[in-house]
Amino acid sequence: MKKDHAVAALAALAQDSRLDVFRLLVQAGPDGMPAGRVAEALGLAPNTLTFHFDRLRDAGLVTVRRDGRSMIYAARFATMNELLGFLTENCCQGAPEACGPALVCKPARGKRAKVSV
Amino acid sequence: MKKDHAVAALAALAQDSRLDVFRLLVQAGPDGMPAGRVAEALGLAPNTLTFHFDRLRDAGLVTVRRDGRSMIYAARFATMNELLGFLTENCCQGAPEACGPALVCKPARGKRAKVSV
DNA sequence: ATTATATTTCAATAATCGTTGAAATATGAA
DNA sequence: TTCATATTTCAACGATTATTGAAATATAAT
Repeated sequence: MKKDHAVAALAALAQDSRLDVFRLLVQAGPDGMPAGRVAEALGLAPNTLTFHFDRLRDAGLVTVRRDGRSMIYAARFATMNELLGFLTENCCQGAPEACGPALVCKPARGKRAKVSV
Repeated sequence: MKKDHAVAALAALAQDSRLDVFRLLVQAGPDGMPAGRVAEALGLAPNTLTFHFDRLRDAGLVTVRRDGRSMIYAARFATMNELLGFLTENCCQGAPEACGPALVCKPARGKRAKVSV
């Protein structure tokens, strides 16, 4: 994942309503759910919701497909995983164990940086 | 982690310079590095950098301590892990394996939701 | 005490963002 | 075709945000 994409994804998630929407879709799973049910679950106006879906979609965090007159939105788990990986990439100079009791910390890709003594 | 805190942390990371700063600190590890070296590494004006550090600090993503006339900033790995956990919490109705080939997906805490057939 | 270094504070400005309301589009039902 | 449902588009407004420049503070060196 490139940095620009990561910033876009983080910006998409960094908003009250959108974080709610995304987490709801994460919990809904790969089949997603119709826009209307999201609006109802979160108490959002339909046009406001469209605005937020657009941001999430531009960031590659959700997909849409049409089903009848409903639009079904679903979380893109692959993008989320890339984002999490990007944040923890090459942590602690490639030595995750040096990051303390941190649970998620992705080592460097390919080369592993030297650990200073 | 509460939702407000998650939004704050995501907003703190959702900016070009700040994402650079945070990742640099993640890579630097628990000992952190002085503000001056961050400024130099990323080509940021010192006052701009202070502004960004404040945001990261308010979000609990970094800590500061003084060493002589330098301020040493370090990533807070615990907060980052809480954030990652928050995003993936209760994914796919508590059945992470249903999320497809997703690598990071945290099951529900306590109760596990029923999986519809 | 004076000077240099490291960083922060403050005010101002330009740019971006979220919500709203009204109207448009697309699909399905009668 | 006409009506109802589901969602999107567009323009406008107020609020928030990032960057800048100049000045202030804190520590260290002479």
